[in-house]
Parts: sequence; C-alpha cells; structure tokens
Amino acid sequence: MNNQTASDLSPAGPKTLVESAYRALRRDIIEGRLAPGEKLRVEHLKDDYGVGAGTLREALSLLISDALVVSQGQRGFRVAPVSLEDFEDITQTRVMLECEALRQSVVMGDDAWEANLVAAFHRLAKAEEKRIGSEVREEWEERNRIFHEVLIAACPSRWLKHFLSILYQQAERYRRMSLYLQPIPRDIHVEHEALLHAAINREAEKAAEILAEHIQMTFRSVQAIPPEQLNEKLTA
Amino acid sequence: MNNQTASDLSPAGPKTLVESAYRALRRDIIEGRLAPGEKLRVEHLKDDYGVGAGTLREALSLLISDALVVSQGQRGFRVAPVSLEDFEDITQTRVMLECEALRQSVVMGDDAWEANLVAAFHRLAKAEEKRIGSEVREEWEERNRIFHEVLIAACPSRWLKHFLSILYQQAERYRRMSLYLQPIPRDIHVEHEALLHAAINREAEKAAEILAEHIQMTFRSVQAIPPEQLNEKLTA
DNA sequence: TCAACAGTTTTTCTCGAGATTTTTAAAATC
DNA sequence: GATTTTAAAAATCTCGAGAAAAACTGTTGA
Repeated sequence: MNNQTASDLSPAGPKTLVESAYRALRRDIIEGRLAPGEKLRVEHLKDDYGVGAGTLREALSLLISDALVVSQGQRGFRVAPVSLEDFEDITQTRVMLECEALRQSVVMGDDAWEANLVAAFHRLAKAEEKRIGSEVREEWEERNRIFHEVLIAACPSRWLKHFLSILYQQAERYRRMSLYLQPIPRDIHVEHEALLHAAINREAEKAAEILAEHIQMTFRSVQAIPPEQLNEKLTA
Repeated sequence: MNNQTASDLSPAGPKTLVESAYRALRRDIIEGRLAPGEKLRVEHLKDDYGVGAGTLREALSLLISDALVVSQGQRGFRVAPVSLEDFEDITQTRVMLECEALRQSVVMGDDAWEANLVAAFHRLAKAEEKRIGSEVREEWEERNRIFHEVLIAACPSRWLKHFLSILYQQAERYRRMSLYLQPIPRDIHVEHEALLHAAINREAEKAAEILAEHIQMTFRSVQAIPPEQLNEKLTA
C-alpha cells in the first residue's frame, strides 16, 4: 500500500477515538444530517460525538481530505457547501476517470475478478428488489458502492482509484438529496445488468459508454428537480 | 470556492500555528529532509517545529490529504513511502488528467489567460538561464509550478485542477530526488517553449501531445538511474 | 542458537484549561 | 436613522499533563 488517505483509513474497525469521530461525522455529512455550509462548532460537537476538543479537531482535519469539510484559518470549520455546478463538475470528472479505470479493469481483470463482479451484482440485485424501505436503503447504498468498486478493481492505478473513491463519496451526498424527490423514473437494475454483461464479455468500450450514461443520468435527475425545491437543500 | 483541501488552504500567509507547521512539514517532506518511510514521532517533532503535540498532530492530519503522510491507528504517522511503481502511476495519471485539462484550457482561455501564460513563461525562462545555482533552484521550482498551473488555469473543472495539484506535489518530490543524478540531458526550455506556442496558437491536441511527452520524460529520467543509486533514495 | 516471555521504556492517544481572535450586542456619535 | 465605537460574549486555537498502547531489552527456557 503506497498512498493512503483518510477515506481508506484502516479498512478494519476504528481503533482510535479520532477515527470513530471521523466516521460518524462523515456519515452525518454525506447523509445530510449536517447541512451543507453549516458551521461546525467544536465546543458543541465534542459533546454530540463524545470526544475531547482536540480529538474532534483532528477528525475534522481528516475530513478535509475528502473535501467534505472546509476551513479558513482562525474562523473554524464548515460543512462543504454544495451547488449544481459542483455536482456537474463531479459528474464530468467522474465519468472521465471511472470510464478509463473501467476500460483498464475490463482488459486486465482475471477470473477471480469476474467472480467477484458477479457476486457483487447479485448482492446488489437482491437489495434492489426491496428498494422501497428506508432501512434497506443503507444496505442498497453499501452494495451499490461495492459494485462500482469491484467493476474497476482490476485497474492497476492506485491513484485513479483513490480519486474515484473521493468523487464517489461526493456524488453519494448529492444523490441522497435527490432520492426524496426523484422525478425521472430510472430502471437502475437494467443499467447495472448491462454494465455487468459488457464487462464480463470484455467489451471495454461498450462498458465505458454504458457507465458514462449511468453516471450522467444521476446528474440529470438532480438537474430536473425544480429549482425551488432544490434550494431548500442546496444552500451554497 | 467550492471544494478546498489542505494543499490550497488559505492562499495568503499562514494565520495559525497549525498551518505554518503544516507548511514547514510539507516542505521538508517534498524536499527530502524527512526521508520516505521515516517515522514521525510527535514528541520529537513538536520541539523541532516549535509547537505543541496536539497542534503537530493536526498538521500531520492535514498532510494526509496530500498523501505525503500515512498513518495507521495506534501506530503513529510516517512519511509516505516512495517507489518506482508509484511514480509511474503518478506520471500516467497526471498525463491523463493534465492533458485533458490543457485541452479544455486551450479551447476556453481568453486574452488575459494568454497574457498570464506569456508572463509565466518569461519568468520561468529567466530562471532557466541561471539554473545551476542551488538557491535559484527554489526559484525555478516555484516558477515551473506556476507555469504549469497557468497552462491549465482556463480549464473550468475545479476537481481536475484539485487532483492535479496533488499529483504535481507528488511528482515534485520524485523529481527532486532525481535532479542530483540526472543522467538524460533534457533541454527543458525547448519543451516549455513548444508548449507555450502550441497553447497560444490554440492547437489543443498538439499541446496535449507535447505535454504528455514532457511529463513522461521526467519519469524516464528517473527510471534510467541505475537501481543501486536509486535504492539509497527509494526506501519503499 | 533460537524462541518465548515479562518488565521497562518509549510513544501514541486523549482530555481539560488558558490565551487570542472573531463575533455579537449595545452605546455613542454624526 | 445610520454609521462608528466600545464592551461583552462566544468560539477558535494552543498547550501541557495523564491514561493506554506499542516497542524495546534483557532474561529464561528449550
């Protein structure tokens, strides 16, 4: 392991208080319990998360890696703001990087990779069947992330995968805001299935095209939300 | 400003002790005074940098954003290790991102961008003339960075530019190791000049090709160093 | 000679309190 | 009434000391 950042810090369970505070905060930001642009007052938050002030500051510093928190010297920390322009940028950049990673992965993946991919798809499909409930929602999110991860797992570039993990997190934050109001009906299952088959059949270019469409569709579904409803959420 | 990370934290002077410690540490890692893989003992370093333990820990946490420091829970911090494979990955990823950013920049840049580019090139050329000295070396590094920054300044993607600033820092670290031993004679000035002209003439594709070659050349010059000499530096 | 173990030392992690700076609110001046 | 000044309040930033974990050392036993 050569380059490591906060987002993939110790795959196992959290060993320190800093790390569990980091995870709890990250979750609360991505899932919107801490609103975009909101001020993060250390003195208040340390009680909420049950840690000391220094510990919480350290956790917030780690969240800067993920661009989920911003800070300006002597003026404390804030939840990173959101905007439609930012989400468009995230989407475009992600399309570029993830498609390239997928092409490489499809070319280089071995049998074990194929097996992992089929397994990940199966787990995701199971979660998609009962996608209405709110507690299965978390399960679906997790499995969707893993499916995308496994798709590009055979890509040899650590840096590409590192940047993608950051972009995925960012996109998840926007996606969660949109799911309440989802206007465009998408059969995500069909998209994932097409992606799986193109990958297994080693059709790199076709897989990349499907993936690009898949990622951009999520942006469009947010874009299509009437601005009035969005502004409640997007307080950039 | 939407997404901000440690690398571009407060463009002005350092306002807090955390930030000056962060900058001093970053400099010492990039310039090799803190060796790759070296353990970063907070109790020792706090004296060297004249800050408290908590403050130093926070600075180290920020350096994780830049992938210049790694940490494993309960086992402290280390300088990020280096390897030829890592540098190759950095190079490839950088070629991909920086060429795309340059294409967009060349297409979208206005007159002010052209003017900045010519100015940045001129300052760099001045520093290249007297490139032998060791104190002008720092000046050259700075101006080289700015030239590359201005080249892609007109690219509208904040995320692309953000990732590139990280990769540039990483590459600089490797480049500094190689300059002592530089075996392949390169006329860097000529490369920069060709880059400038292609950009000004709005030849996006040609500029991208020159840039790719330019970036890859640096990797090859490190690659060409005999492994024995390298291993003194690359202690991965 | 090597491996396992126990005690010691070092280091990391964590917290609470004090000094600066920013923010807020009220009073004073134009 | 609006702007500036002044004072109080809140928040950030910083440090040093104490608990928990890891690393080291010398010893014991096979």
